[in-house]
Amino acid sequence: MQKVKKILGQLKDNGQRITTLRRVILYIMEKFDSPLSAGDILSEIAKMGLSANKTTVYRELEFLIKSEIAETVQLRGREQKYELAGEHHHHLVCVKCAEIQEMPLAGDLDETENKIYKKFNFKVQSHSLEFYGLCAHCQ
Amino acid sequence: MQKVKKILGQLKDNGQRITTLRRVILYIMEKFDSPLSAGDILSEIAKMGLSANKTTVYRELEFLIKSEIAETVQLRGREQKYELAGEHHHHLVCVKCAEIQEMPLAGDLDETENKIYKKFNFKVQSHSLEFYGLCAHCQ
DNA sequence: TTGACAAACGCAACTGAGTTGCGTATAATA
DNA sequence: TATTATACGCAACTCAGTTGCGTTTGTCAA
Repeated sequence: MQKVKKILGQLKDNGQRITTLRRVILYIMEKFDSPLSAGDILSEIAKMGLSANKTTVYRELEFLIKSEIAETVQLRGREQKYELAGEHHHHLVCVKCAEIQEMPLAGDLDETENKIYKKFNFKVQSHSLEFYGLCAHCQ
Repeated sequence: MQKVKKILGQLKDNGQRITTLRRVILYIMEKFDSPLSAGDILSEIAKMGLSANKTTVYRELEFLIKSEIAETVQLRGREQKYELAGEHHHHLVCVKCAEIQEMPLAGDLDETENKIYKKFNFKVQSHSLEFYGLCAHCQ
């Protein structure tokens, strides 16, 4: 809850509203600490005995991204996933049980991005790196 | 057309049918040499004065993937993209004009994958690495 | 060359994630 | 506690991709 508290403080300072749903979604995102889809969030809300409309959840996620509190994660499959913003990291996605682990770093991509600029004259702004395979349990 | 010819030979050897649409889709994929969506392929077919049903295109793409002739590419956005299988590479995606360039390598990810196995006991099978930014024209 | 048959195809209807418009409810402030 | 911008719910929609089913066609053997 440390992260959520800080975020709520920030929101208050910026004159943004703290609604029940906003609080709950942030709580869920911190609790799981893993990329969640809008559907995942909706079912977590339901599990908590609360209710919310999917439109509202999508709009809340949009708000959190615009406020740079959350980020989108593009994994295989049709669903967009979302996680709280923080240290840049990558994901280890188990192809069997679908569990997702975070991984802090993957070699020196900054250097690679420099090379890309020199060689292709392409100015990298961001990248997406995900690893797919078998987690410890599923091997 | 060299690649397509080879693929058609392989298909014939495996006792697979060579239909008009199969030929045309392979031709389009080789011509563009860049990840295309099912929609892209459908409009290219239309531009050629031919017609095809989207179901058939999706089923053909499924067939090509199962036969390891094509591969899916997961980029930002809702559409799945497809390209002919070949040397492993990554993509440089321009966020302004949406142009996609191929890039052969990005440092030594094999080494990173070894590290991941040692540190996380996660057995990497594949990865996805895409760079987003501004291409030479759009800077 | 033709007939048989599995593979490929088209159509229509569906699914499911995400979006839009609009009227209502509510958190923050005065 | 009255005001008002922001958040919310509902219903209807969009759009990529899928399913079921009946028809067509490429291939091969006769």
